[in-house]
Amino acid sequence: MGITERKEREKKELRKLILATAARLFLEQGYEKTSMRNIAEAIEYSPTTIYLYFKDKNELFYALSEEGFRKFFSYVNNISEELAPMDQLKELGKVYLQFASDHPAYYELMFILKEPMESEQTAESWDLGMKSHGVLTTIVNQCIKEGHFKDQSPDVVAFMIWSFVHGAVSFKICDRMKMYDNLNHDYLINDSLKFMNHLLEKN
Amino acid sequence: MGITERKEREKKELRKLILATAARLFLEQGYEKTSMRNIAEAIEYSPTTIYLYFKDKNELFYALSEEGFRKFFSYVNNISEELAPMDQLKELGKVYLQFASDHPAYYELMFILKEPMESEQTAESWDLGMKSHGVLTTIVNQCIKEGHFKDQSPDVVAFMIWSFVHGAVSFKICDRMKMYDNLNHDYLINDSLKFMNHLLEKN
DNA sequence: CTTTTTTACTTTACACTGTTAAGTAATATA
DNA sequence: TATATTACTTAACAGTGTAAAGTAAAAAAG
Repeated sequence: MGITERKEREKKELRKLILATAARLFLEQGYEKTSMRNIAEAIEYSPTTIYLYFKDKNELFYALSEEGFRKFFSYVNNISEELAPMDQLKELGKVYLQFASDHPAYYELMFILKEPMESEQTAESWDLGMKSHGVLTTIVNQCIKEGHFKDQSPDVVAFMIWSFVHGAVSFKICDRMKMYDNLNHDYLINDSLKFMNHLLEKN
Repeated sequence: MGITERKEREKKELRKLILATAARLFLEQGYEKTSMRNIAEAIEYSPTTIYLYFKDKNELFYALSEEGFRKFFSYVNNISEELAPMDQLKELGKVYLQFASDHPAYYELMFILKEPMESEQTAESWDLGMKSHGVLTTIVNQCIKEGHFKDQSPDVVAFMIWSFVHGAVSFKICDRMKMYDNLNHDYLINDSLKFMNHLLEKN
């Protein structure tokens, strides 16, 4: 039965088209300012068609967030385990900034936007988020085993590092770096990561 | 002319009432989910009356953000200059977390929400923001003069510290700390600040 | 005092939003 | 050929921010 298969393929493609278009519009104008009608117009379908593929606007958000977490995990998860723990940690910081720089819209959906978060995340997002964070805590634990971060709880160390990179990235994404008008923002972020690495290395 | 004075007083009071009610509702339900009609209903005036006092919803946002920056500066600006620079820095971190904990809604308006930021901030907000940040850079510079943070640019050091506290606070406000389910979130934040202080002290 | 103007507010209205329910045309099944 | 399903659209509802027009009371002007 090739016809039903083709139809299913077409349905999947429309779903993907909706998702891709939503992602693009969310990136360009933000979540709140993108309306279902905007998305519908862009894909040349009626607004309510989207509701045949996604329960509501929130579910679009969650689907995209999940896609983001998948991408994120693929960034975080291919750090070579052959590196020394501290080098892995450095690499993780670099990769985190890289992800945020490559996919600011996804980053915003995943870690900043608060609006549609009233209901809980999808199971898969949660799982991927936990696994990504697991990579950080594993590396931190290895660093501790090697004598770093003496007398510190791994959770505290991990949270501190994560807070820093998240804060730096958030400032940029939320457009709150105008204070550093004359400075190149990307250099500032990279140099602050270097400084952080420098602090961590000596401990 | 006592009557015109009373009227002016009453106008100012209504303005304040609008602002206070908006602040309360933004805190309770968030900026986007609070409608002008909600605010109007709460103060028992017609929705359009608000527009006689504020140009639009954005201006309400900016007025509140400005109020936030005033509060914020009062937190940041009464750090004793008699303390050693590194102790001032510690105090600043503490005070930053305290502000975010005392006024999460203001914090969100000031540093996280992106939505109504298309037009520029008010001059006063900007000025207070710069002055607050000036406090940080001044302290960092003093630390450097005392031999800390060798070979580091004060901007980079300041940005790194600010990124960290902002990141920690953002996670909490944006409700992204579910990963640390079993841990007390406030302790985690405080301990991570202690760890940061520990790292900075040794440098 | 009476008439005009100003003040402070309300009512109405418009174009938008997310979303549900009902309708429709093409296709697949009986 | 008749019925049922699929995939979509149209119409509609209650909500949004906000501009324009209307109104009743107070103030100013004559």
